[in-house]
Amino acid sequence: MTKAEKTAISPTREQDFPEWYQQVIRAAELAEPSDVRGCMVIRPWGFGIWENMQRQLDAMFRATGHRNAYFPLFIPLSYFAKEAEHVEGFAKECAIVTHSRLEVDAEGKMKPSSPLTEPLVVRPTSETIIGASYAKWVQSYRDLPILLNQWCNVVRWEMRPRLFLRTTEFLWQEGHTVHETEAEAREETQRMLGVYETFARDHCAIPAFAGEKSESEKFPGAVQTMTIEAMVQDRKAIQAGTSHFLGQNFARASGIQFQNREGKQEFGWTTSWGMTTRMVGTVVMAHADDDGVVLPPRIAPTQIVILPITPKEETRGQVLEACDKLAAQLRANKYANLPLEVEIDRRQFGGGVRNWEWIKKGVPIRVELGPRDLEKNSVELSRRDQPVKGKQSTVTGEFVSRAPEILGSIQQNLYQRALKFRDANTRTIDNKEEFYDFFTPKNPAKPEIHGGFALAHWNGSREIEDKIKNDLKVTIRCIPVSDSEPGRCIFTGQASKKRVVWAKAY
RNA sequence: CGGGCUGUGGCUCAGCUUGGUAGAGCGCCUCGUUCGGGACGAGGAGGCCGUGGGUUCAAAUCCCACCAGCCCGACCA
Repeated sequence: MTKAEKTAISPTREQDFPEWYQQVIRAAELAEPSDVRGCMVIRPWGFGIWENMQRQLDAMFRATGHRNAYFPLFIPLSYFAKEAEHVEGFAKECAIVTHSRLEVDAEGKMKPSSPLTEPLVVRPTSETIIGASYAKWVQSYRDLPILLNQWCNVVRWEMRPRLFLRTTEFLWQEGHTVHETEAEAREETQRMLGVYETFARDHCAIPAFAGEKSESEKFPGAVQTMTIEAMVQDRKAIQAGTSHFLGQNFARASGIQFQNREGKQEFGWTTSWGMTTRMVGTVVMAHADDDGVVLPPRIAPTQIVILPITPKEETRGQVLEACDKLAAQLRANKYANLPLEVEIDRRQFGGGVRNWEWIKKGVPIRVELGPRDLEKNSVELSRRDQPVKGKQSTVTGEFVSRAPEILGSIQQNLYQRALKFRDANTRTIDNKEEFYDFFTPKNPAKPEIHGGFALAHWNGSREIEDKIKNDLKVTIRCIPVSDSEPGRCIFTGQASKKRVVWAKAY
């Protein structure tokens, strides 16, 4: 660049949010579109974030009694077809394997051959194939509960892919459990919802509304779907994790039956719950600014980057040595019970190019260490949650001992900022006109960032949901778990048990 | 999957109307001066113009088909 730009990312969030999002992902080298339609390449920095999420969530699953296992990628069509509502929900987005060989034809082109007797569906989710195993494993109430999770990829043939938010293939975890009683299964559903809410809040610094999906938004085949809904910076909602109470629907379809304490045959009560790589996109949209990604320290692949400043050849050795020493001291420290993730960037670039790369990547703390600092025994410290030009001279020893505390403060600050943003854009609405006004952009041709979450009463009917979706593209994101007083539906005047969360959504 | 727009070095795009053998800026490489907030100079590499067919002496440019991407709908974690 010949001229310094005002912001590292253009357009800005205000100018064009969807385009800004794409540019941030690219500038930070999180991921890029691949040659395969709808599929993305997750680059090391993006995958590092996912690996941290994975490791931390996995520990939470273990702590709640779950173990990991792995089930096949391919699901026989007949398995998949066992649960009618389930099939209907996924039918339109399945990839199906129909052949087992490639042959070269007369023109030299590759063609599939050897048709399979039974086509295989590439898993869009694994209820049915896991159910088949569970049916074999469960005979007595003594075999229950089964509490398993798998980390894997799934395929849903989506029509409009967006990096991380909606891709044809994505990575996730899916937990699948079987219980002896309805109460236990319902309890499990709530427990895992709680895990997701905690994870989003404490690890990703994202406040979320936890609640129940309406009938029209729930998982195909579920009795009840619970969700956590986060707000991102264009004030839209995004589903960041789900937990389903499946009743006996899938147990009946898969034949998961056991002899209960009374000696009678009974179907198991199952749950399933998942969180996906979409969370990486959610973190970007929730925290990133016009200079790039801003990462919560707990999920940052690198928490502190050390930038050696080596203007003169004669001091370079000394500076690098000091950087190594600093890195070693920092790594001996812990934040959130894990050693600090520290990296030294030794590349010799002119100007601030190197610095800006790390700003765009969102590393929480940048530390410059040069000859002048060496003399003063200090470092220049920059926090990504503060304006990018800010720099603070700190005595090295003090920085080393305070680093975990600073990371904690950044983590907290990001959460508080996100919470404040969400609360500022969440409105309690008690009449239809205000509701319509809230969700109508001033410039329909190129809608500005508008709306947010509306907490409003609703009569519980599908008709109203459909009408609002049709009129405003607004849907019920969830029926919150938290209490609220009864009232009157703002669209019909009919009785309403509690306020529900309305928003435009990803 | 329906409607609209777009495919030209890594990125953003000009050239296409009026066919004549490919350009700019940024990025990249080399050398030098620089380096504590997106540096400067000089030199250099890199494109069968999305794919396939057609028209023509000649196609990035005209015609047809297909593929991909973006936006708007429907669908979704």
